[in-house]
Amino acid sequence: MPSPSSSNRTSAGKVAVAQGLILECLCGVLNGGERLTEAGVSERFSVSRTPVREALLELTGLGLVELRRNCGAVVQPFGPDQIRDLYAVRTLLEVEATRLAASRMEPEVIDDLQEAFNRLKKNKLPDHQWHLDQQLHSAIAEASGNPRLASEIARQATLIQTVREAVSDAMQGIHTTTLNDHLRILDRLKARDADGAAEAMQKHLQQAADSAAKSVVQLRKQHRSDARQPSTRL
Amino acid sequence: MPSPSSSNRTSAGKVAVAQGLILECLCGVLNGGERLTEAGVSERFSVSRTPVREALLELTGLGLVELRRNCGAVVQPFGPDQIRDLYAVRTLLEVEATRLAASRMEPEVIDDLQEAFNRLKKNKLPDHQWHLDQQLHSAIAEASGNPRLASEIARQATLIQTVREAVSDAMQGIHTTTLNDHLRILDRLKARDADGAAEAMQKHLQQAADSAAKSVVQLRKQHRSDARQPSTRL
DNA sequence: AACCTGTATTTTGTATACAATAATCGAACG
DNA sequence: CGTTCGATTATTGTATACAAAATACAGGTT
Repeated sequence: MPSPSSSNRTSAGKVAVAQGLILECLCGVLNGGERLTEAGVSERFSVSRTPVREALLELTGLGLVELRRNCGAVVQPFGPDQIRDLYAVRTLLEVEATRLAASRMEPEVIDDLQEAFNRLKKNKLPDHQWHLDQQLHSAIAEASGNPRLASEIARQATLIQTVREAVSDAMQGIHTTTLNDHLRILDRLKARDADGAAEAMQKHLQQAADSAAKSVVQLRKQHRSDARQPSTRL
Repeated sequence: MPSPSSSNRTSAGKVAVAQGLILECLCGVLNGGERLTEAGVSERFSVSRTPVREALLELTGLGLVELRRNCGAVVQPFGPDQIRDLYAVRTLLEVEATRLAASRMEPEVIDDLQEAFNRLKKNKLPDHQWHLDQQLHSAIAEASGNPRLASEIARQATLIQTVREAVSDAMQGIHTTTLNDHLRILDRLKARDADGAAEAMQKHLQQAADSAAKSVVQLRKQHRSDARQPSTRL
């Protein structure tokens, strides 16, 4: 059964460079407008230029750097404001997907998710929570009936997930609130209430955006204090 | 004056491979589900594997292929239906951008565009038409105040532009209609009428989607007939 | 003194060689 | 005869070497 779908090995190479650079953008190590040379990145991460190039291409796709032919790559700013912008786009896409999914989503899928969330409500496992969150959003995107819309949502989610992993420590407080959000979305979907589901999704993502933006602020503060005390080691 | 912004040299290398593959996807030479090996593409385009890899990464970012670690790249279907899906996403993004731009766009920018379109109305130059079209959409995206939204719109536009270049012959009929669309959008923007501008943009893109989808159908038909008569040469 | 031009250096783009990983096929065993 | 384990093969991932392009600088000319 060849379905490895999401095999996020953080071993080394292209993906490590990409995640590292994303992290540096988030922490403020790389400020907007700065220019990256392939050789420089290559040396800092102790890999050859080939994976660096591919990582840079990936970051270009994610909108974190802009590379010009034969000129190099300039990093785009990526702080709390940009997180909000990112969530604004994500909200736009996911709200529409939710609206479309309301009339197309299979009842069984809804039931399965509801059951999973209810089961989670009893024995709280914050790790599975995040996984289920992704499953829900992914299922809604698929049920939109527009594969490209789903694909674009997945793209945004990829970036957001990387961000989330980076600030996982700081994002503990929001879990309980999002659980209720998810249940409400599922409830409205089950009722085939497109507007209600869309509104629920909208509010859910608005909260998520706030939380993520604050987390990034905290992450940057934390990183700056780490920089002053090199004893903590990076 | 170092501002080459859009230098679409079709010389050779990465960009040529990418455009070639996009064209093959459009024409139906590469059907969805098919698998591409780097070596195969490399040989067909007479380049090494390095630019092929980068082209494949770019196509991944555009959602035309999906590549799995150590497995190869499977091409996603890209026919008229997918064009419609693509335009649905684009519409979503641009309508929102238009709504946001209605209250933020600089009056001077609007006036300049209006003047340009009116000047175009007299002496019709279908080539400049397309350029102005892009300028308008780009200006609206910028005026949205959300750089990431603008960036995502630009991403969609990139793909659409490539498509448009491929089917440039078949897309002659729509120019006159879009001109009026653009003038109406600008009119509503000047009046700070967010809903009106958004609606105008929506209708405009709906027509564009229809036109593009039909063009792709025509392109595929044309390509099939070319294949039957190899005398025409590819 | 300002500007243009030619050269030198830096940086990206491409090609090739090698290593690692996954798919495939075959043989041995239950 | 079916299944599972292992070797082979093909394909991707990485490293290095080379070529092309662009920028920066210096020198000369107007």
